[in-house]
This record gives sequence, structure tokens and C-alpha cells, in this order.
Amino acid sequence: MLDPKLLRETPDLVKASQKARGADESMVDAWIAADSRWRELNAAYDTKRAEQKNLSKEIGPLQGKAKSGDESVTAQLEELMKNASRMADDLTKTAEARDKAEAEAAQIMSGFANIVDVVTPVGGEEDFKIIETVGKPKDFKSLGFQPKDHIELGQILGAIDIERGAKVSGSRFYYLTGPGALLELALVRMAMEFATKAGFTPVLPPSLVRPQAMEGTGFLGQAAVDVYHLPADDLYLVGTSEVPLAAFHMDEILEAKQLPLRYAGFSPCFRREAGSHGKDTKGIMRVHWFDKVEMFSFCNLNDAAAEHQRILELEKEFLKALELPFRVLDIATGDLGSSAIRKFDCEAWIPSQNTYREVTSTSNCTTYQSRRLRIRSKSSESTEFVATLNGTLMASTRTIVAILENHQQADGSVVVPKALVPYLGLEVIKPLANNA
RNA sequence: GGAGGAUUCGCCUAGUGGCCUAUGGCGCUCGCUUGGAAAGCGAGUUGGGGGCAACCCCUCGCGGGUUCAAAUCCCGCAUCCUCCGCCA
Repeated sequence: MLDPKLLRETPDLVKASQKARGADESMVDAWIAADSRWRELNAAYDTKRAEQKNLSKEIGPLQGKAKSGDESVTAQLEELMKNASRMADDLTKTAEARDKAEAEAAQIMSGFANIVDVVTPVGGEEDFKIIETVGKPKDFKSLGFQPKDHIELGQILGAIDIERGAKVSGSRFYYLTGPGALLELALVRMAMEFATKAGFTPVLPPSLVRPQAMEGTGFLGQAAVDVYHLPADDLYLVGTSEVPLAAFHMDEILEAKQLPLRYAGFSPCFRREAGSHGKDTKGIMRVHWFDKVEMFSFCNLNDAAAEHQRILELEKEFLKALELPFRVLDIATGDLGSSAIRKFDCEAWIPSQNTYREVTSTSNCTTYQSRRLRIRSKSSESTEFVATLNGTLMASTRTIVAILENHQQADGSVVVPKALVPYLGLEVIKPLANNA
């Protein structure tokens, strides 16, 4: 949700943002019309309500007199009751009109995406800016072998079972087995410790949430088709622990002194992947379920940009620790989620695809989510909506793909990055003995 | 799944249709007092919306309803507690 003041006072700013996103600019004027109608009706209601209250207050004492046998007030009382009755009808009608205008304004409001940052590159999916490139993809040719893809490596190592995933659950499902299962657990443990050292509180959040949590984080807008819904219970499966982490402080007023509050959530992530038919159909690059360690910060709006950089630095540091070559992108306006004003993606090199693929993503959502979730902070001076930021630390499937493919050797074995060795207890993942 | 009970300001609590424009205590903040502190005394202390302002309106778990008038009566829902059943 946007700040209504922004729309009332600087509509051109909102229009410019809508334009940069390729969204509808006319919503701005439509909202302003609905809002001014609401304000008018609201003021009218308030005035009438005040009158009604005064009228009602006169009735009580008179009724007391009438009850004690004083018949001189009966006529006056009747007159008052008649007026009050009429007033109540009028009030109901005004309230209905007011509520209608309010609902209309709210409807339009919920369609606004956050105001893009002025520094965000303008354009669509392809218009990202490459901020930096870290590490260098391995030259497998000079090493004398053709790199295998993660599907083949997964088979050789007994780490990933895609066929049985499909048998049991359908396409885009998989089993992690043996060293694959242990690899994920090691990565999770490493990520959690890493995040804890960086000041994030480890959290295991629920991965089923109520509509208001989903709604509040902005996932029931354009992204709604990608969300699993359980109609029997009206619960949603989260696509990221960003949802339960953001909603953690829903309807709360935090002490300004406590900020920033940082959490690292580990949860499964469920995505319907509607509309991505034909993309990444093989392997585990794009799946309906994966596990992820996600960083989430609540901070002052003024500190949000710095916190965003901080989260990005942590993501980079983690990828460096895994010895993965990657690049950092500044995502363009048209490719931002509705909550974000700016987004950085880290893309790791995937040898089998000869390209960089997204492994982490961090967004600055300023007060867009906190307004919807009613999360504020209170200092002695004021009560304000907090800024929220999120960033992937470790998405298991894609991280596993990157590790297997980048660190593979000619025989299919995989060298475990040094930083991960203590968590995995292995220096090399070796092919299964019975595998040719 | 079944049966009861609860939900009022940070915490505890009063409140069975109009005098609730919500008690009282604790805590907290400020002031007086003091060399300084404690005690004592006094004031303040839920959020939100509209209005240039004076001020007005909303907010007693949430949503409806009854009524001229609802913290209070009625209906639905949520959460928590107790007991029974089931269960990792």
C-alpha cells in the first residue's frame, strides 16, 4: 500500500512510477476522485453522528422523568424520538455511501505497486544493469573435459532423484538423496550460522499462512496464480518465508530503539510456476517446492537503502564462500515485484547452460508491506511505518545445482568448497560405486 | 472432534442499555520537592481518520445485527485457557 498523502499531494510522482513499471497511470486520478468523495462523505457522517449523539443524550433524562410519572414531558419526548429516528435513518444512508466510496478507493489503492527508486534502471526484464562480476567461470576445456549438467551429476552421485520425484508428485518435483540430502542440510546449517553472526535471529516459521499474511506481503496481486491455496482451510502455502517473517510483527507497534530487527527464516517454498511451461523443464532449476534460508529486516525508512546494501553484501559474501562465480544485477523497473522499489539479483554461473542464473534476490520494500500489515515503530517523537527488506541467503536447489556443476571433476566427483567442508564432513562427493 | 470459560489502555482490573466523554492500581514520562535520591504531591500515558483551525469522528478481540442510544443485548468468527477424545 502506498502512503495516501503521496497520492493526494504528489500525484505526478506516482504517475511517473506507474509509467516506469509499465502500469496504468489513470489509476491515480481514479483514486483521487474516489478519495475526495470518501472524505466528503466521511465529514458529513461525522457531523451527523455528533448531532445524533447529542440528541440521544437528551432522551435519557426525559425518559427517567416520564417513568417516574411526570406526564408533562411525554410530548417533548415523542418529538425527540421522532427526530432521532429520522436522524438514525439518515445516518445509515450516509454511512452506506461513505463505505462504498471507501471500498472503491481501497480497491484502486490495492492495485498500486510501490514507487520505484529513482536510481532503478528503467525498462523491462532485459534492461537490468550489471553492477559487478565476481570470480571467473572455470575453463573446463582447458581442464580437458566437458562439464556435465546437474541432472547427470545428481544421478552419478546418487544425490538427486528426479524420476521418482515425478512418479510420486509430478513434474518439477524431486528427491534429494544421500549426499544431496546431506548437502542441503550442510548448506542450511552454514547459512543459518552465517546469518546469526551477521545479527539475524534464526527462525523456523510456519509455511502455511492465512490470507491476510499473503495479502499483506503483496503476493495475492499479480503473483496470485503462482500461489498454492488450500480451499478447505483457506490457507496458503508460502512461496518464501518472506511471508511469515514479514507477518511476524503484523499489527504491532515496535519500539523504535529496537530497530533494526533482523530475522533469518528457513522454510520450504511452494510455487505453482503457472505460466512457466517449457522453461527449465529438466532438472531442479525450477521446481514446485524447494527450501530456502531468507533474510528479513525491519528498519527505519531512512536506513532502508543502507540495509539493502548490507543484505546484498551478505549474499555476495556467502556465494564467495561457496567459491561460485557470479554477477550482480540491478533489476529494471518493469521486472520488480509490486512491493519493491529496487531489487538486486545475484546470478551464479551455470556451466551446463553456459550462462548466469539467479540464485539470490534482495528487495527494498520501504513501507509498502508494513502499511498493509500495520507494522509501525514508536519513538518519543512519532509513530511511523517501518521499512521491510528481504533477501535470499541460500535457496537450496539452485545453490546445489551451482555447486555440483561448478565444482565437478572429470570423473563426476564434486569438490566441496572449503567453507562448507566442516558442515558436510566431506571434502569430495564421490560417484556411487555401482555407477558406470 | 466434543464440553465449558475467557478476551477492556504496556500489565492487572472496575464496568448487566443513557450519569462510560471507560474506573482504579502497577509501570513509565515530566514537573514540584531535594545537595542528590527515595518517599510524597501534581500532571501526562491506546491507536487511527478528517479539518487551515476551533474541534469532530472512530477504536472495549474481529465482523454483523437489535436500538433514538451498545463495552453492556443477539448472531457469526478468531485467539487463548481447562477438561474429554485422538495423535507425531
